[in-house]
Amino acid sequence: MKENLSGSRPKPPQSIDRDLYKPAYVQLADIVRAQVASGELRPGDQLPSEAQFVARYGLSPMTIRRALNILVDEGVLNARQGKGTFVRPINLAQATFGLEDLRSLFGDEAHTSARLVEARVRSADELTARKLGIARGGRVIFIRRLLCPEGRPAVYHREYLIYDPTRPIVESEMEVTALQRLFSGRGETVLKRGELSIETTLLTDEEARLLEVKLPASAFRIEHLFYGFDDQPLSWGWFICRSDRLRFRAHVGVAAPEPGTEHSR
Amino acid sequence: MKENLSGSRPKPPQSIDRDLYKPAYVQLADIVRAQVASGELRPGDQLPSEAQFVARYGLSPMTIRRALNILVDEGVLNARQGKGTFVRPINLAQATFGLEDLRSLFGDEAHTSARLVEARVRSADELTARKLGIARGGRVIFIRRLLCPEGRPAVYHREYLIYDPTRPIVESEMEVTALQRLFSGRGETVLKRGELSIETTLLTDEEARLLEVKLPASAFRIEHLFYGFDDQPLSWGWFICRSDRLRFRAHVGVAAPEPGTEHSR
DNA sequence: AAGTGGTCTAGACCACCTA
DNA sequence: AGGTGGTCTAGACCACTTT
Repeated sequence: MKENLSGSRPKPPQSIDRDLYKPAYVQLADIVRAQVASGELRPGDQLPSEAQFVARYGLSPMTIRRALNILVDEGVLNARQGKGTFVRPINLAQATFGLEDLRSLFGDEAHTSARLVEARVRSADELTARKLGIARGGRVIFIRRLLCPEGRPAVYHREYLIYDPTRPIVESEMEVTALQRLFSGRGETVLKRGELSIETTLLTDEEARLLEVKLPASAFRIEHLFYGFDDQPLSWGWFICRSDRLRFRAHVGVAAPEPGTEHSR
Repeated sequence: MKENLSGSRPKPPQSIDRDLYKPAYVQLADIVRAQVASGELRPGDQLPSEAQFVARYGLSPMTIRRALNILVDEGVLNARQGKGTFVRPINLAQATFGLEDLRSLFGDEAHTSARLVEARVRSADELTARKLGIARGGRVIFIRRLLCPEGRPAVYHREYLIYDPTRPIVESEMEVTALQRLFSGRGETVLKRGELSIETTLLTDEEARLLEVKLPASAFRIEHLFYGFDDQPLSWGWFICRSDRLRFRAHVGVAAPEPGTEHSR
């Protein structure tokens, strides 16, 4: 298997196509990335110097650097001033996991229904008060929702919002669309920043009933704490996610370049 | 509280210090990022055009663009050709979680001991064979380790390695240092790329015993599949991580700029 | 047409490393 | 001293959007 790559060709420099509307720096980054993916360049190998790249591809130094910088940002290369540019070994610590899966779970409003389990004003208990930076017993809006992509429950959301009559915007928070906006990035005007953390949890009786799971069962617990523009907490809560409907994925190293796949940037 | 910021000052342009050895583009990126963090610039706001930045800061267009590009990459800004550059609303989908915590759990060799629970050659069962792309019954090296930062068990690792007598390197895999190398990125020469996924799991009796946890208990299950330079699987396995020793964290939006903190890049 | 961001040039100068 | 990457310039030209 796999005899189409004769190991030691004299190196086909594979030049830049200036007509193609794909920026030269992207083309060059793709070329070098593919060389790493194919194994032509291996961890520890030193790349040609910028000057050599300039000569070989007929591009200006800035364009060369831009291409290589992309790969440095991606973690593929490692540039050290005065020494050279090298191929980085893979590193588990550089793996990053995103929330795309969670987004797709209820990002498309068409296939996801949501049930409001509860929404009322109550007074904050010890923990809630501490998280939101208010006095114990202060009034908060308590919301519980069940998110059901394709009709089957997958995520149970529990949230405490600062109750402030002068800020009527919070009412819109009760709608599920507020969550979808958070994921699609459209027009969030109240929240400046947020902190997220993922843990695992054993489902409680109620959670298992709502999520239609048999006990005992484990699940993700994604806690969130959102701050307003005054840097005061506005919202605290967590998502309980069935592990069989959600998974976090990441790659390390350069994945095989799929034919149809385009690189962004 | 918080009266030191009078809402509508005539804008202190806060210029670039050319003597400071901090690149101009970093300084400018920091300035704009701080404006977003402070709320001076809000989601949806349009930034000055590049030409205006050039005039205001006395930098060349390329330098301006470089600074703004950093913030675009960070997800802080949003540049659209022909329209302008805008402050992006926060977006949950852009949150990314890293493995730094896991790394620190056993990245520093000093405080982490490891116990080899088992290491032997056996024949692959159905699932293992499928994952590793070999025939069922093929020979694999089976390794089980217990990682104990500060003497207390936190992670249980179970791994299946292709057994290939022609490739004696795998023996070194049995040492715990092989794992630490994976995290520190030093000199991994066998593995080209890997795929990771995180799920939750209920601990089995044996896992609970090894990790010294009372049942029932939930935990993270981080599965890994590593490929060699021939793009064939080399190693498959998973980490079982006590949830109370490991947590995944992420931020969205621009976090408050801590005084001592330096931004990389 | 005028304004915006996007790409690219052909250098210059600097900081760092090795010899 | 000579090589390496890192920063920066002062423009040019292009593509897209709006008026």
